[in-house]
Amino acid sequence: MPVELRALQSLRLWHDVNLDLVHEGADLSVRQIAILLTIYLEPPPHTVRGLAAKLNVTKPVITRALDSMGKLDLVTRRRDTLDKRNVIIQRTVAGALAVERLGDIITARAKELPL
Amino acid sequence: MPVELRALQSLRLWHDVNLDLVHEGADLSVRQIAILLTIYLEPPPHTVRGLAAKLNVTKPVITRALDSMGKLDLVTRRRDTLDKRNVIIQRTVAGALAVERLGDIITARAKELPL
DNA sequence: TCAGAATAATACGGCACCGAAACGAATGGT
DNA sequence: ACCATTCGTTTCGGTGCCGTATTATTCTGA
Repeated sequence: MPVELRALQSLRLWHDVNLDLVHEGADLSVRQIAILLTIYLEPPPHTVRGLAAKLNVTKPVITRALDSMGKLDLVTRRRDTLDKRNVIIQRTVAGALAVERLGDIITARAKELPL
Repeated sequence: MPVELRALQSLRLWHDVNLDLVHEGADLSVRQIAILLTIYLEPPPHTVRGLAAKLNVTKPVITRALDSMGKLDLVTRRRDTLDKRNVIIQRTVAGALAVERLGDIITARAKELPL
């Protein structure tokens, strides 16, 4: 099952999924989505500093994104016990479900693509 | 060339492309991207009212998105000559290039996906 | 013709985010 | 024991988007 997406199919897929996201009022910014998926796809541990470097944004951006996503219970923070300056970002059940749901949306839209 | 994206591949693709978008500072919101792609993928003509209905958002959202995207020269507005209440949203060269570029990013990232 | 509907734009108050700078806590080197 | 460094957070001023309500313009139908 090779992944063969041509440009027009790619755009159609991007359009359809974004439309779905807008429809269900999932108002996460592009940055927040990038952060969320990094946390759930890349191997832990994740720190503020590491995420900032990975996304090439400033640390306050990460802190604020974690604040807002934390309110939505999509991620949690914990102090690193070995180096108490560090904060370890952890996954949550609700976050895992949300990510899984996004995967389902994309997969479903990809299936519907015209060949 | 069937499109077969499984959930994990979908998420990886979404993550990678969003990361690219963040990296190059293309700070369009999810709504704006949905609007832009609708304009460039769906058959014209496009009106404020039509886009608002399609995205299920209020009309001021469309007006403001057109304002900001107009500043970036991604779209243009023109009064409908037949019914002067209407505004026709038109594509621009810069907008077409931006959309094309997005398609390339997605396609490239899809190619890199682990099987 | 003219009252009402339809369309897009604007006004308003509120909220969230941004970048830069400053800050407090914790660490590590000497 | 110090002091520079690291790390995450907070503060500051500014910007942009949101939803609701209102406006100006244009069309339509009786």
